[in-house]
Amino acid sequence: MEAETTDAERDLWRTFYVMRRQLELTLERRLHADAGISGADYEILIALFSDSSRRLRAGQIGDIIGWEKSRVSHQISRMEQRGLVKREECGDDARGVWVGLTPEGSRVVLGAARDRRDAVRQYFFDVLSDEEKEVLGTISRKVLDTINPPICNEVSADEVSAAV
Amino acid sequence: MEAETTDAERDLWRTFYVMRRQLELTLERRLHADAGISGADYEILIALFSDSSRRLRAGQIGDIIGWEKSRVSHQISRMEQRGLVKREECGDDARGVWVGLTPEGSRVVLGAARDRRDAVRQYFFDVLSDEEKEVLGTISRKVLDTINPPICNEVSADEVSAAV
DNA sequence: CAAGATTGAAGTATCAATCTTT
DNA sequence: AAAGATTGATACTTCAATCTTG
Repeated sequence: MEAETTDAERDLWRTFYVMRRQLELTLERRLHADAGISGADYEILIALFSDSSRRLRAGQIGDIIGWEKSRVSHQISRMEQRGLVKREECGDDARGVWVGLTPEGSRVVLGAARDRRDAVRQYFFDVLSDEEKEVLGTISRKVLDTINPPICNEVSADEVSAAV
Repeated sequence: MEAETTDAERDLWRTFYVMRRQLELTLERRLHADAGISGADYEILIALFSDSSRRLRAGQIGDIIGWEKSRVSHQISRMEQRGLVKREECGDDARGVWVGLTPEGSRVVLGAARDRRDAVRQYFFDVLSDEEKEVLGTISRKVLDTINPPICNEVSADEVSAAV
């Protein structure tokens, strides 16, 4: 007595899969065209910008956007090369470093955020009815709860909240 | 008179974003744990398996799963090294090559497909009501139509249909 | 030794250049 | 020249090893 996957379900999964993929692709392309940065750059910049002091410890960045520390480090190095962020020594704890926005980084993140907001509105919010938005919220939470049961703790929703 | 993004919308976007990310991560991890392959491997294997002759031209693979030809070529080379697929000369058109499943590739794809089907059922189908499934289908199609207007032709839904 | 972070190597993705056949 | 595909260079991601400070 095993549950069978229906044709309708297969179609739904396929459509949902293609939608996710195309949405991601499109958002990345717009960001690159309008702000000259990648999705990875954007996540870092937004995380820094969302902090009131415009700077974070390297480890915090990883926690916020759900990356491994080595990935954060490599990414920061590349962005530092391009003048978007800068590393600073950490007085409190000499093991750590602060990562902060440069003036150029601040300029770029503002344009990028505007671009992202417009894109999400255009492709997403403007297309959906209120009821659809509500149902999608319910669906997302249900799936997340199923994937992330209390037992195992992966990246939580809050940790990624800065990456709008 | 510009449309404002509400707090509820920001929450929805964030939740939806995290759900997409976690779902993708979880599916990849299961695939790796259960079948020993990556998501990229899986897309290639399923595309080949879905064809009645169990083989495709390199270019067809790219069209089906929406990859650039160079990515397909590199990926095929790595999978050939691991004995999952094999290249064969193409009689019809000496410029092209056939890519086919090896016996090992066939064995692996069967296990992987079972794993993927179970995972999608567990995290997705089993969690959603019929109404929610219906609404999600509508949402996905709406977003896709907005992203992919008749004007520009990117990867179409059909082209990715093999990548279940 | 544990915590915070960087480094180097191996695997993967993307872009442009190339090669062969049509 | 265009089509089908591969190659090489560069960029990004992941993993394990390392280094320094607590």
